[in-house]
Amino acid sequence: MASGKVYGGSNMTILLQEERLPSNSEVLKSLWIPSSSSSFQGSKSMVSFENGGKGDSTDGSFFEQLDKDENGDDDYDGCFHQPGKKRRLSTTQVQFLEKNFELENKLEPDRKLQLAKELGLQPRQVAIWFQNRRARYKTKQLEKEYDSLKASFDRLKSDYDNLLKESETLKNEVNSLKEKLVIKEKGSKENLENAEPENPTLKTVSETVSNVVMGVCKQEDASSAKSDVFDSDSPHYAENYCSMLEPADSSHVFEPADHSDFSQDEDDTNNLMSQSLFPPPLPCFPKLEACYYDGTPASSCNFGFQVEDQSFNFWPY
DNA sequence: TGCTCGGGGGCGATTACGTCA
DNA sequence: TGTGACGTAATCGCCCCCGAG
Repeated sequence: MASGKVYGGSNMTILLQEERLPSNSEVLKSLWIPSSSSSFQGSKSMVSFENGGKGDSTDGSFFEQLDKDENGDDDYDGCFHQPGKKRRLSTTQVQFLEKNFELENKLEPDRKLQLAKELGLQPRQVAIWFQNRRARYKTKQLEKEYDSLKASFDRLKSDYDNLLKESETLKNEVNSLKEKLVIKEKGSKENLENAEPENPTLKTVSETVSNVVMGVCKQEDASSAKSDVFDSDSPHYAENYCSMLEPADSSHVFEPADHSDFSQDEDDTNNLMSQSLFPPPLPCFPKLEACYYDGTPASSCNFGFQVEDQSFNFWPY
């Protein structure tokens, strides 16, 4: 029990006080027993020792005379007139303890005894001072750590906010570019619908377009598909897709007049193929798209084409 | 060799007192 | 002169370590 450790100090306190006290009145005062306690424990007895120690210079501690000088005779006497009052350590004592604490914040038993002797204090008082000092040091360290962490947090939050703003700006930029691209591709698509492929390259492209259209057709209204998309004379169209449509509806598509229109637009169509159906690679855009528009899976528009054919898939949504 | 017990010390929480504005 | 805030000495309870038996 911790208080048991104090009993020894208290008993010794009484003995030491009895040794030094020259008068009956001082003996009575130093033997004061705290009324609030039923036993010799606590700071009251310790204080009595401390007061006695300061007045006694028999052990030759050089702090004793200093303490007496610092506190003054009035204070010194007052301590005996007010037994049980807790006394603060003198500035000199605290400075000495601080220096020792800087050297080593843990107290070896021998060192404790030596410090106690030099300061005219009880070893337990020295131990308690070191204990409290360690607690204060820890608190200070925690405060420093807290301040440091808070500063770090503030810096990171500031960086995060800046990145958020930058991200928003880039998002808007991507949206703007995307809208432009959609408009451009829409125009290209309309041109493609009016074009009639006559060379093998165009026919191949036309087949590809038909395949794309087929995929789209599965999801769209059949009538809109007939009127808007299924105007190609591709053999694959005739063989594979005519059965899906009503025969009468496709007859008007192959009128001679329309054919002439195709020939007229041939150059435009070739141009369209080179510009729109096979656009130059966009190294950044798909990446950004994957980052910011993940609502649509990257493969959602993949109709099973070769990689180069997937350039059609920029505007399916 | 493992176990128990008691002493000693550290630590966190708390109390009590001194000091100061 | 009273009072609240703050610093600090000291206490209490708990835990861990270590040596003796």
